[in-house]
Parts: sequence; structure tokens; C-alpha cells
Amino acid sequence: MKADRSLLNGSAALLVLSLLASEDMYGYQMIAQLEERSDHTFSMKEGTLYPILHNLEKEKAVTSYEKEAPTGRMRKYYHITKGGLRLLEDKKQEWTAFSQAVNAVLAGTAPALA
Amino acid sequence: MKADRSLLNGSAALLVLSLLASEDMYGYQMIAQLEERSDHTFSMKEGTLYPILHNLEKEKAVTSYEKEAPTGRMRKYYHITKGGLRLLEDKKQEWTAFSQAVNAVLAGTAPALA
DNA sequence: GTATTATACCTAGAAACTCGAGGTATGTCA
DNA sequence: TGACATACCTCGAGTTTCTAGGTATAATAC
Repeated sequence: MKADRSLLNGSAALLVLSLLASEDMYGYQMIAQLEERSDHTFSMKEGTLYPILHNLEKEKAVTSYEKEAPTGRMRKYYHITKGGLRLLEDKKQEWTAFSQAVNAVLAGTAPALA
Repeated sequence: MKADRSLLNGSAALLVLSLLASEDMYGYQMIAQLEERSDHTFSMKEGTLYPILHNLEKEKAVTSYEKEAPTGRMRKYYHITKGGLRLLEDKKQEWTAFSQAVNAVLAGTAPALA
């Protein structure tokens, strides 16, 4: 009932990688972006996000650097790597296959239209 | 990052309920049906399925009865209840919201087309 | 006839994923 | 100076799924 989770966590990691594909972001920002882009369907918790980021970094799917915010506070930005982009593509395809399969099963719920 | 899982397990239970909405089935058959309907994307394991069925029965979303197969073997059939159908509708909507949200985030991956 | 395979059910323990609840620290605003 | 928002982090627990077993019967192969 799974794909291969060797490198990645569940759908949360897919979403994180997807965000980073458009621009470098820091953790707090990702949570806000996910909330916004998903129209408040997702609200990822910090306890979920940070371990995922650390894991992706360990897998070299992302790199990180610190940068001072206009306010003077330090932020830790994440940048997606080539490998991360490849991973993202894989995960996207997995997601597509998965969602199509679920939809196919759900469509079968009603008696076949044939 | 979740909906409410008070009554149900994850997507596996949604799929099981969906199958039972079209006809009564026994465990082994459900595994085969899922494989077929999902075009081999899903292969639910018995260790996943049976606990889910027992749980759904405890929640009164399904009922079960034994019936002899043409071969003479006993099979345990499951039947979805009114409550199970309601649950299925809820879970379907949850799934729709979730998948749309994922797609929205993924669509944002590429720079906005605007 | 007997051994293997397919059918059919089940469970316990481990692994994976996410969350809740906490902690630390800095900047802003009243 | 006290409260709140920002920003990072971790530990332990809960949920979900899998692995790896177990039992038993019918069909098939030798």
C-alpha cells in the first residue's frame, strides 16, 4: 500500500519540496505558504516540518544557509538541489499515480455505468 | 496535517468502504478488487486489511456474515451499513479536498503563469 | 496418497509518519 | 517590562501500515 519511502517521508515532504522548487524559503514561511496555497486545508506543524527539513538536508535534497531578515533576526533558508528536483519529479509522479488510482476505485463505487 | 481520524483509518479505509458500496465482499476478494480497479497501483496487505475490517465493524460501519463458497469453503462477507455509507461520503469529500489542496501546491511549483 | 500451491482467515510487533507539548531566543509594541 | 509574534528546535506519544508469522481447507501435481 505504499510506494518507496526510502528517501522521503509521506506527502508532507512532497509539499515541502514543491514549495522550495519555486523559491528558497525558511521554515516559518513554508508553513504560512502551505496554508495559503492550499486554501487553509493544510496546516503543517513545526514538529512535522523541521524533522523533514533536517532529513531532506541529510539526503542532500536541500541545502541551507542563514540570512539576516530586515528585522535583524536570523532566518535559516532552504534551497532545493538538483537531486531534490529529481526527487520532486519522482514524488509528483507517485502522487499522480496514487490519486488516479484512488479516483478509479472511488468511481467504481457507483454501479458501473456500462 | 490531518483531518479527523476518530472513526477511520487513513485512505485504506476509504478504499475498503468504497468497494463495499458496490457489493458485499470478503477480505481476499477486496484485495484482488483493489488491485484490479487501481490497475495494480494498490496491493493492500492482509495485515492492513483485516484490522481495518474489524475496526469498521466495531464502529458499525459494516456488518459481516459467513457464507459457504461454491467450493465448500467458508467466507466472511462484509456489508456496508447506512452509517458506513455516510462515513464513505465524508471520507470522499475529505479526499477531494485533500487532493485538490495537494494539486494546488504542486501547481505553484512552477513560477506563477500570471 | 501425499506434497505443494492457492484460498481464506487472523494477530503481534516493528517501522514510518505526524502531532502535541514543550523548550530557547529575539524583536516589537504597549 | 511584560506580552506577543517570530523563528528555531526536540522528545515522546499516537496513528497507520507493514512484516512476518500463524492456522486451516480445497485444488492440483506428482
